[in-house]
Amino acid sequence: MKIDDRKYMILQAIIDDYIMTAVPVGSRTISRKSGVGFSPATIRNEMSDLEELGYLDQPHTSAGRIPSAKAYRLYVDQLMKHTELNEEDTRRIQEHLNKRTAQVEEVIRQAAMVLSDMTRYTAVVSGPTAKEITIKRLQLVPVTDSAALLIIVTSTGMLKEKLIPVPEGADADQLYGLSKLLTESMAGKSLSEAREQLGNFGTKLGQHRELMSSVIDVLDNQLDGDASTPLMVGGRSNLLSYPEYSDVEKARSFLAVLESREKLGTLLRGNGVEFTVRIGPEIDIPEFADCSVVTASYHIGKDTTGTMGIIGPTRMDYARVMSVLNYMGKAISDLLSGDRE
Amino acid sequence: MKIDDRKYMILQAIIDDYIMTAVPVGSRTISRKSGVGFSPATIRNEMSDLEELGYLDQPHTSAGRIPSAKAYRLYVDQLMKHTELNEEDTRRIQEHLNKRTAQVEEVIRQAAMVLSDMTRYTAVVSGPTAKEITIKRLQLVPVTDSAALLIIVTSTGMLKEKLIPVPEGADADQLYGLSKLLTESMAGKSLSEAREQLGNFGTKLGQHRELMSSVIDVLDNQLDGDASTPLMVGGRSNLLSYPEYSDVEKARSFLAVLESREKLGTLLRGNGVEFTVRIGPEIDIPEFADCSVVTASYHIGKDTTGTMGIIGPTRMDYARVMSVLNYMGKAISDLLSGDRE
DNA sequence: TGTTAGCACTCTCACGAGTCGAGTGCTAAC
DNA sequence: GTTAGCACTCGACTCGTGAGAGTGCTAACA
Repeated sequence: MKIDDRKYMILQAIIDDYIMTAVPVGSRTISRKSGVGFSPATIRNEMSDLEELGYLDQPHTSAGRIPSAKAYRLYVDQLMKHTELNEEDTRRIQEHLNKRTAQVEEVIRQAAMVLSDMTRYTAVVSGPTAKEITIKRLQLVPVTDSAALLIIVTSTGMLKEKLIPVPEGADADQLYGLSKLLTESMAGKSLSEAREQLGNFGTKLGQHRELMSSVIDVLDNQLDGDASTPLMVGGRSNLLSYPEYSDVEKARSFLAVLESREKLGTLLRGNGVEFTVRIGPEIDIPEFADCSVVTASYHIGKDTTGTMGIIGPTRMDYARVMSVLNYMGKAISDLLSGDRE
Repeated sequence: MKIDDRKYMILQAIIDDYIMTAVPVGSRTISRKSGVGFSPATIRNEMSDLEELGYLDQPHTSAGRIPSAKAYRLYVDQLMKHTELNEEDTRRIQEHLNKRTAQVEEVIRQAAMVLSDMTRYTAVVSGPTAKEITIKRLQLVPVTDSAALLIIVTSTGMLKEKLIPVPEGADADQLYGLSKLLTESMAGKSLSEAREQLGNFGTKLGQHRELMSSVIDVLDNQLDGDASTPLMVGGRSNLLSYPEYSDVEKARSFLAVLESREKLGTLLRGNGVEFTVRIGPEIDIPEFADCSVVTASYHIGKDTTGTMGIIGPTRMDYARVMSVLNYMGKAISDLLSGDRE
């Protein structure tokens, strides 16, 4: 069976209506719509075809039809009209991001909040991670007699810091000297190169061996970037407004997934692609079987990227979500790049 | 009307039962309990009295009774048996906290997760804040040509750091020199004293005026400690398992409150008291009218404290919650103090 | 005087029957 | 190819009924 223009048109009308109402769409509803010049009976025939083709489902005989995951896929790929974000919304984003907080965590949190507020879905934003980080500077700042803060400044301007033990009695100037030494030998190296070099370096330094092993620990930890990347979620409660989640048990298990950093991580893993739309079963988390996830990336410099995701019901307003994400991606990129360059 | 021992006993039995089942308790149920030697009829008379005294409510004529907020208050203050945490649970806490992460944020997050897991309620944990912070050291670490990280090391070993702009071309050694200068003149001062002094100091330094005003900005920001304290929530989804939240709208507005840092802050504000129990209407957040909040403090050194809170239904298992919080308070105090001394 | 058995009463909850309405599929006519 | 007509289906809602749990009251008992 061929799928002709009229079928596309009807399918689009059904999806548009269902996105708005969440109520199965009947033939009369479509027929009444302006621009459709056919009677309910004709629509019914087409709908029957579309069902056979797998684009529509019927909850029960005497209800209307609802779009299948396959239909949403088609919708996102072909039918949907991409729009630009209107001026009011862009202003709103700028307003919320313009507080020069400079701290990545804070920006990420703000972004998650604004995204969820504007879409009325749930938003997840991850902090930036670099593919190829090289070290620019290592510095030790004394904190107590026996502990110092190790700060790693990277080529991308990103920072990692961690408290590590140092030999008692080391004073600020000594630590500064050591920092200079470390910086000189480490500058320009990637984290893993640095880690290796530090192994040799440490044995030479003798007395500082303990210190070095602490530094290595930190590097190891940072190499496993996932665990240390900030991850902010906004609008957890939003989804509960939709009839899809009128069942508390469903809502509960949905929220439980949001509490797992690990699962959120897989959700955001964007394969480096700029935009990703995953619909219902395409996400391999059973609790999200009737959710869709749209992700987008933002960039700082050449090779530092972060990901933002919007989680909503499969019948989400894809066009709006994508335009919001698109604009937000640029906004965050600008904001964070500006601070670091 | 006097409230005698038997009334206390019956009230306790009713509360204990209701905490377990969330179902209105009838006279027969109490009568059947071992240790109660009275017929349902006698119990009924006592229950009728307790209702008149305001300790029991009746959802409708032919249902059992449920404890009122007043009853829970009495329960917490007098009736409840305080218990020690059993060995298995203490081991579990130690296990989860023992990963020497050293980073406050991570410890706080872990604590929130363990607390919520162990109680099956929702947990909120705030980072430590000091009443009387004095500055021990200020240090600038170059990050890019025109930005540096300002690190404030305080008397309590706590750290605040923030990225600030610096004049272009300032190299690492210059910044280190400046750091030494700043540290010398600021050491031992409180944040607000430092802020004031910096005003004068800055005008003298001429060329560094801009830099100084950035430093002042940071201090101002840190003085308003609330905004910068980390705040972690665990087990958001837990409460949805309870019949109290079988209504989605209720669940939604509950979760919405959890998304507001501000409201969470007021929830935790413990007035410096070691333990706080607030029951239903005693919390002045309408969405929490049938919740209770139990908070406890942990301590680092003499004057640095943080707060942990458990949010559950009013019929929560207060005895368990308090014993878990009690132990966790000690555990966190030990963990964080150990790292910093 | 305190305790208990007995009993009528109340109210919720679960169940089933009946009705309504939205929507379908099919057929026949245009 | 399109449409009107019609019988049919199925969920949502309403109403009535009966069971069950629990109460309050009264009268009897120790």
